[in-house]
Amino acid sequence: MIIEGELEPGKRIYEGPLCERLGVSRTPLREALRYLASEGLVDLTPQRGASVRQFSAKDIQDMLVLIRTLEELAGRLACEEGSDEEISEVRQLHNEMLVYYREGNRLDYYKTNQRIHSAIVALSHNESLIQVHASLQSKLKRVRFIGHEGKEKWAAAVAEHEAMIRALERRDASALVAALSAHLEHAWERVRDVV
Amino acid sequence: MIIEGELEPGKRIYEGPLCERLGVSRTPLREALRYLASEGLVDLTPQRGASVRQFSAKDIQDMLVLIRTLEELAGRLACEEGSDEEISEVRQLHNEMLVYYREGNRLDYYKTNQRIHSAIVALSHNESLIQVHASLQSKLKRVRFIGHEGKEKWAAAVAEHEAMIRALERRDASALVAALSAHLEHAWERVRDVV
DNA sequence: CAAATTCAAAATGTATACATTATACGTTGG
DNA sequence: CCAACGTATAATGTATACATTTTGAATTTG
Repeated sequence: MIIEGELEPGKRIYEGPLCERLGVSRTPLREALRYLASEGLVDLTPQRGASVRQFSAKDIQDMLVLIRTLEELAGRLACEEGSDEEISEVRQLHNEMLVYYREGNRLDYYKTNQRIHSAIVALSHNESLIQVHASLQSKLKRVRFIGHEGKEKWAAAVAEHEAMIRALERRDASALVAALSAHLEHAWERVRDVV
Repeated sequence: MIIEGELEPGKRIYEGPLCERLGVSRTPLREALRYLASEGLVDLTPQRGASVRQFSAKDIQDMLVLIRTLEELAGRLACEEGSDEEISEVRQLHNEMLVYYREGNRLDYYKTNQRIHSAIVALSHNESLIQVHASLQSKLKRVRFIGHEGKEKWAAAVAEHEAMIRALERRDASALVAALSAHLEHAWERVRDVV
């Protein structure tokens, strides 16, 4: 609900109404809120309860800087650790994404895009890295989903992805890192205006 | 209690006894457990409750690889973003640590050591980076605390720290990154045997 | 004798009740 | 008329009670 914008950033999360909405009692809801607080999606203030975490432009930029570094590391590891089979699965996701691109299906394109990045990170076989990346990605989901790209930027993003996949298939770590790095550099330009 | 080893890795965490021990009811304890689960310190299995997360040697190594990359990023940012005052505070912590080293006070040495690394990361002024680093560091606390170094390795670690601080004071990013990187490379050698 | 089964004890998952604290509105005093 | 206060309402924080599931051991069965 936070990611999809149903709960607005900065707004308080009242337990009572949300319990009714979800059909559960306060106990499991509160446990979930504590979990989300640790994930960084909600703020907890003593005696005032939970509110939807609000990210400033600097927060977003900082997260993108961090996720870029994480994906660079993941890219290097992926070239070493990823199996041929795993790499071909990434290629398959990429082909799937191209279909959505040609159809102009932005939602499924976006979802597949995220899955590709997660899949590349998964190739690192570094569980901590995978977890931290997933946590960051979920926080960025909302803003990146809102950030709508123009036609030419979209085409550029697809080209960057193509370069990524090819570098991965050649297991060319420096090319992959460069492609990932450029891609996430541009990600900031794409969301800069909406935050 | 997890970090200090009072709760053994892999062992289940029974709510009842722990509630008595802490003097609280199950509700707030369970909320805390959900929080710790998100932090990665405990595992939650449906219908079986919580258990202390157990890290394999590969888990530890992967975390050290990740924390090394994070500190490298932090080091670069620290040289750009850190104020002179903040840097001098790090120097002060370093001097404090040297006293503990000369006294042979391992516990306080170790604590100050951690504070220095956190302080350098804080100089990045990147809140996400600070949080992720802190979370990882807390998971590694237990193993790194157990990892007891020999006299010569200890001396080497102190020398590495000295290099770090000097590079930071010169705002020499590449020197700082190299020093941090070497330091964390050796960290694995120091804990390798105990995991 | 081993394996499967049954049943009681105890654990987790959820709901509800109560205490405490914050909040908002109406009232009173300057 | 505005500000400050007090009270009522509603929120959060915690404890407890109840339902369901797991667990372990004794018993039964092949």
